[in-house]
Amino acid sequence: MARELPKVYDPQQVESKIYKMWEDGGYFHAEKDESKKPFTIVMPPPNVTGQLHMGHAMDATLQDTLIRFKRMQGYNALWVPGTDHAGIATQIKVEEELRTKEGLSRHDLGREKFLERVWDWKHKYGNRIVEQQKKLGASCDWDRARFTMDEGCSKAVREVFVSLYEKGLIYKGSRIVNWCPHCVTALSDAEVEYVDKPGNLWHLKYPIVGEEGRYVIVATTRPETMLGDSGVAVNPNDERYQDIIGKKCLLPLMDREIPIVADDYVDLEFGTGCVKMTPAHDPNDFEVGLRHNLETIRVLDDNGKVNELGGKYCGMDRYDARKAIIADLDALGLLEKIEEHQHNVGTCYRCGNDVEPIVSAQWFVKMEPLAREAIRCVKDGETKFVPERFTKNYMNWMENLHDWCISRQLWWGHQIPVWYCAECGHMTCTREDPCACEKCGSTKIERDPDVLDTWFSSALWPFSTLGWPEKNEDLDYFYPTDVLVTGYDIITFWVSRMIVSGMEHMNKAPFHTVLIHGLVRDNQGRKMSKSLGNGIDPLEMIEKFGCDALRMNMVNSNSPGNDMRFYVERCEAMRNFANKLWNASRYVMMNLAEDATNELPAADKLEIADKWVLSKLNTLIAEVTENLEKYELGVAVAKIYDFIWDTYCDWYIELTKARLYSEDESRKQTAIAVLVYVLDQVLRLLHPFMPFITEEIWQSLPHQGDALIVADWPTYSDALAFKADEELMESVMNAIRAIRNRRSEMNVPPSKKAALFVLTSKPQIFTEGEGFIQRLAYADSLTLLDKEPENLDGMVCCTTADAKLYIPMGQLVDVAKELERIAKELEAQRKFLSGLEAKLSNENFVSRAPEAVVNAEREKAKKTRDLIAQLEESEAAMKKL
RNA sequence: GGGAGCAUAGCUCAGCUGGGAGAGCAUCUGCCUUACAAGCAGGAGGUCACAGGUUCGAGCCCUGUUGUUCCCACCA
Repeated sequence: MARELPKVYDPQQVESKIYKMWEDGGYFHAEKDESKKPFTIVMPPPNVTGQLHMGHAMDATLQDTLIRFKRMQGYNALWVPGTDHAGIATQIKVEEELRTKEGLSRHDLGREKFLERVWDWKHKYGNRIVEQQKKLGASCDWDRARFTMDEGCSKAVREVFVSLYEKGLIYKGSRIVNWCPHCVTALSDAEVEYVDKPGNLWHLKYPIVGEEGRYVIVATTRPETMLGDSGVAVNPNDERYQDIIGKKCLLPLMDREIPIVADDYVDLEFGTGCVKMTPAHDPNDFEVGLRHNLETIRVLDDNGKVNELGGKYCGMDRYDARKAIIADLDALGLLEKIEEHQHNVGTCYRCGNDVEPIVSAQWFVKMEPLAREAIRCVKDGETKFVPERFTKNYMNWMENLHDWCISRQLWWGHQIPVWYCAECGHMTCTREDPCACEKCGSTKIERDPDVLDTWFSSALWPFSTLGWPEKNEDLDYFYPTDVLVTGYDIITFWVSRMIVSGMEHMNKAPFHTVLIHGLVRDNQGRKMSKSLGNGIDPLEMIEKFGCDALRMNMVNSNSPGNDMRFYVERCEAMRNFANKLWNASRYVMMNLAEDATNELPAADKLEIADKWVLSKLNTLIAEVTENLEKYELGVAVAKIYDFIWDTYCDWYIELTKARLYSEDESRKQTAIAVLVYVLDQVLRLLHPFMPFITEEIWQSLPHQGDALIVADWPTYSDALAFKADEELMESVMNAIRAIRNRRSEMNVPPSKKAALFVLTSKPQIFTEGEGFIQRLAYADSLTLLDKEPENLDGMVCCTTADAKLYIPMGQLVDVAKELERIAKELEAQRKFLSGLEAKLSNENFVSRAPEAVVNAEREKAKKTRDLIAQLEESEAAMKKL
């Protein structure tokens, strides 16, 4: 009995139903099972209060595709999801809401109350991104969902901090850090983005003490820092300044005498060769200052305003101070000149404001000893990047690491587990909160108010999510994980630090493969961003075209590591593909018997078209599997797409129609059985990419097992490789194409049928294929000839390498035109043949090229010679008319 | 200043270990052929940036050039 499906595929109706079916079936959940090999992916945790964007869609699609593939292959596939507390990002959002709705700052509330608000916010919005990921079809084990600030993860953070502190790898120190005056916190090097901005180079004159009328001229891009100058440096080899080394100059506006020192750091060539030294506000100056005992005078406060050490400029914002200082210097005649100067300005990656280098007491992780193993494990190939070129990126970063500034002057995050003793000054750093100073026993201890960099906890993600530091079976079984999928933009932030932590705390790299993808850009190649308003909402695309279409768009025509532009039209094309598949399935189901199975019929029942499609499918299975193993998802899916649309729909389905509409029940059943079998197999191949539609169709087909999501991945079978039949079928197809081509050129509509006469060296394929040849070549009869027809008048002749096909077209035939066409074709074929022959008569080619290649060329040459012979015969016959 | 990517049809991009250049969209010509007009059949459109080299053979490997994008780097 025929089963009916709607004519157009409606993803809305299918997706939520199917997703629920999977969740209820528990297919996403993985438990330790020694009988299976684990395959684990940990999801890069999105910001807990974030909104789904195209980057997530890309990320999730790739991961889900891999997980589904492996699950079907029989692995115990585990995809661990979770969310990140995203320190600055989240705190800023809550502060903003607090300010706009209640006119309060976080300080008005106080730490405890404010944190309650953030938790409220987290509970309110934390689930949003999870729900959105479900819409992408993500087959995560939601039972294992983690949050970087949940109890377990916090415990991991504490353990890591304390153990690194005990090893001396975490220390507190006063150093120049990147400071964001807007976010009012220190940042790590990785959190600073350098932007090329036009600026000025101000040349300032500092009078030399005791040398009336003589000045040193220093150049600076940040004149306001001069308030904190404590010296001027020149190169020791600079002949111009030998006589003033050791002398002092008078710092204008501040009336402070500062020494002139000699230091190699100064470049003879640049500017005037004199550099003002501001140890509190420049990392280089800080170093020079240490060498020459220069005073460190910090003149900017945490908000970027001049502090009380800045004299009359106290209280002014850094940029206002800059203007005022320039004006004042100018008035004093101490402004030599202003040059325009392009330079790299560090900006905060969160808020975009200029970062201020400021000396400050912060916590650091000593990276050099930790980096060693992380470098080695990538160098030795224990962890591989795909594509490989990102290895260089990683190495470059790892080999030039500065210590990692991990303290943030925020409230939202893991508070640093260090207590200061008011009595003896000792720092207590322990796994359990202490009641007293571990050194002097005083109870007057106070906890460090700062929190840790968000990435400190993300760095532990691959094992903290599996229960570490507790010992447990899951950790042993699922760690190390297998593949990490992420964008190239966070290799430094995240990937490198996970590898470092994995090596340090687990003694094993957290994953063997890092699959890197690019950014999703808009259709003009620009980054999608809120400020540009050019972002495209993945949810909107899902609503419009279906999740499967969006996923296909992400994977198709894209190669690892490269950016892609997002085209709505492409989503539409993928939606069309879904509909194509849907309708092909409809066709199959309409012809399905009630008791149909998805078993292959007996081999002796298979006809040429069946063997052809099965053989093609067999090849497809082998190739797609290999591509997926090599993470070539785009290549894999393109092959499946072509197979479904071209091989299966445009050819195979059409080939079966003659049989399906015939009375021969046995041939009919064979065709249907093959149709079902191939569809079933190809649905499996496509499922990781388009999970919803494939599951929906599969459920309506005869099947074993409960769901496609856990069905077996197809495997290549020698028994289904029909090389010879494939070739025969190609012969027929060539004949059909030739006829279609000729008819089209002559503008004959399909409805106008004509007789077909065939003269061929392979008559068996035309008898075997008679049914479908007539159908596909618009013939109303097919007659095999044993010799050239007597009368060629009004005949069109289509020529292939092994057949000549005659179609009586009467008036439509123009002999002169036919001759011209044949001549043209002959010329092209002869040219092609002479190229082949030249190659084959080249001794070097024959002896050096692989045998298979030479044979293939010989075969081609033979076919071409055959074709030329056929064409010449036709030409001669035509000329007689 | 280092490092990397990209340059292929009008547009956006694939092209796996070198063996007669591909897709989607757009375009042109026919078709409502009982799965699908979100479709079918057919066509047009390419010195694979440029110059060398290796090879029997190069879009693919090597060198250089040009254009372009990105990452890293404390030149005031």
